[in-house]
Amino acid sequence: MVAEGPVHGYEILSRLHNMGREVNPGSLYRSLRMLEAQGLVESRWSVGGGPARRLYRLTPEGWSYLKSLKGLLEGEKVLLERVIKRIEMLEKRR
Amino acid sequence: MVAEGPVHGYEILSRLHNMGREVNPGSLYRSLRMLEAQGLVESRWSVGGGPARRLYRLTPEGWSYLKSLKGLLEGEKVLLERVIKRIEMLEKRR
DNA sequence: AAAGATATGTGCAAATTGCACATATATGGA
DNA sequence: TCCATATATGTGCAATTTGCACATATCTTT
Repeated sequence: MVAEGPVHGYEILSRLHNMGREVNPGSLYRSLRMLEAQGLVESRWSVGGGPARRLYRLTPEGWSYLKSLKGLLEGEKVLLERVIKRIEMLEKRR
Repeated sequence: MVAEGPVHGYEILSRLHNMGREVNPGSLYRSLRMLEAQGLVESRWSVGGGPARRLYRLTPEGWSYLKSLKGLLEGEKVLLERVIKRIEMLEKRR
């Protein structure tokens, strides 16, 4: 979501909520600050029209991390598929 | 692995090692005992020919849990695919 | 007899997570 | 005007989870 454009924590939270995924606010805000400390995202304050929001966007390092993350997720996907097939085999054989 | 037939912790550990996945022994042994406390697996001692091994197998409750787990993993797989596609879109658009 | 592989487990510190609360701004209604 | 509510970010602390180091025991090989 941060890669898609400037977003703030609360918006990420509500989007996740709309997707049926409940995330602990404290954990999310801390995660964003940790990503910032690692230099993967950067933030700026956006004031006016409600409480100030901290808008995040990806840094160049964040983009290269995202690329490596994609490879990692593809590996996980292959693993998941293997596990699912293994369960199917087991249920048939049982 | 427990569903595939009677196995003991150390064997699971070495199989995972051969698959390139390092798992902390203490964590694995504790996980197995926890699954047993939940009634999903059961164990018996196998003595003779080396140190005694605790052989695990699935209980009927374990089999129904495995079935529900399969559904859960399929959901995770769909989610993973969506995330991967989203990253691809972002990298093209960038 | 000693070393190493096999096998299971525990204690404790470190890391992570969840829950509850604190703070602040703007908006809408009584 | 005042109060409740939605928006928005964050912290402190307890509870949970994890990793690391060690303890224990058996059998095999040198």
